[in-house]
Amino acid sequence: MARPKEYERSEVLKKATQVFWEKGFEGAHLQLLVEACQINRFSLYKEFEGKSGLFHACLDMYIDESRSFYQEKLLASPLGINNIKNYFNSLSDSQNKGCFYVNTITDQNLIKPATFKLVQDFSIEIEKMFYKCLKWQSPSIPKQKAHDVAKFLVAFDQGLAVFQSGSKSKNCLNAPKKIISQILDDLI
Amino acid sequence: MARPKEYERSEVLKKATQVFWEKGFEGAHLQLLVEACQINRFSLYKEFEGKSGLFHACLDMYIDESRSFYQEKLLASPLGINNIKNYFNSLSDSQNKGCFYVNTITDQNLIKPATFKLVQDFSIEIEKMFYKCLKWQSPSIPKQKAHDVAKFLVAFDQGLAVFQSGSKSKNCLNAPKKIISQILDDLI
DNA sequence: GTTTTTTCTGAACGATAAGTGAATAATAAT
DNA sequence: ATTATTATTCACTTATCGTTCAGAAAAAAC
Repeated sequence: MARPKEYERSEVLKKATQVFWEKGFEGAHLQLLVEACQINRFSLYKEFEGKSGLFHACLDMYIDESRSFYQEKLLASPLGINNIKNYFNSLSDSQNKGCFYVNTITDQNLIKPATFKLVQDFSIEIEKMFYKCLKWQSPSIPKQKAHDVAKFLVAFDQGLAVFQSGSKSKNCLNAPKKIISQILDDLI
Repeated sequence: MARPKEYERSEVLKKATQVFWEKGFEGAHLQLLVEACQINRFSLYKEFEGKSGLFHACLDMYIDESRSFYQEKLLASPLGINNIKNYFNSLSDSQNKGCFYVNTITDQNLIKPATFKLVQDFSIEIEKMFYKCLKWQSPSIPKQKAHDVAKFLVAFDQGLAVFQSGSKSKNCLNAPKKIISQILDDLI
């Protein structure tokens, strides 16, 4: 009964995410977004309720996809430290662009609190996955110790994203990946 | 012979840095900067040649101060791993605001290449300080290994800044600090 | 083909962005 | 006190920001 949409929501989100990822929240001007998404301003507003809403939707989708990746690596059977090693080894540094969810942490003062909460909660999810692997590997490990190591790994994981993004060289992740692998062997 | 300035350059830089630190390059609107610095727009332009110039000057000063801190901790005599432990232990998480130079990495697409180069070069400086400590501690360590560990530590260091900034809790650095200390004991 | 419903188009909105210029004010040298 | 020099004031420009609206266009229902 009505005119069909000429855009696909998930496609728009994908393309908008690239812009936000590259430019940050403030740097992603509406003009850029409209051009990149091949959607007109008005439709963008109807669909996402403005720039903040679009950003929130992009981050939400990105985190969903990212969560799947973390789960695939870290929650694979059997659990254990090997999963953690596999996760870090699977990180690619072909493009030095970092990670959208990590970048968003530095944008926290520019976005809606509810949007920032997405990344805070996601960080905690990742921490719990690390914890599971550690606790499975050595059930006798004190809980406190496992929590501390899990937090350490989250910090390191976020560091990799920034380090990659700031590095001049391709393959910049090789060195830290090698070291964390060795550390994990010795840690427990 | 001329009217004296009513502002002090270093004071303006200090205050502007706070705004850039909090809001990022695009988020730090000129109006905010003018108000925070208690300097008028025109003088700001004469002194710093616009927003980009001001940002560059802020980052330059921040890195200078930051370098002093790193040097004080990491290049203290005698060198060695204890210096690295001391450095990480000296990090405070009283305010969850991260690190200006690390934040700037995620702003790389918004700023002048020459400005971004400041942070890239600084990262390498820090890496070299870590390397010195490692090589001093165990001269027999293969160079490649020491370089890899140094890169690992830089990534972790940058990760701490982001992790702190994204964390909900005060004292969020305690856990990763404890673990890195233990790791450094076992590493070499 | 007419009606109904929704999307798309293009221009416009007010607000504010970064950057500038002409007049004024304040100091030091003479 | 006069002059030369530089800083400050503040309104202004030009451009662009995010946002919105009225009208044209496109499909489905009848």
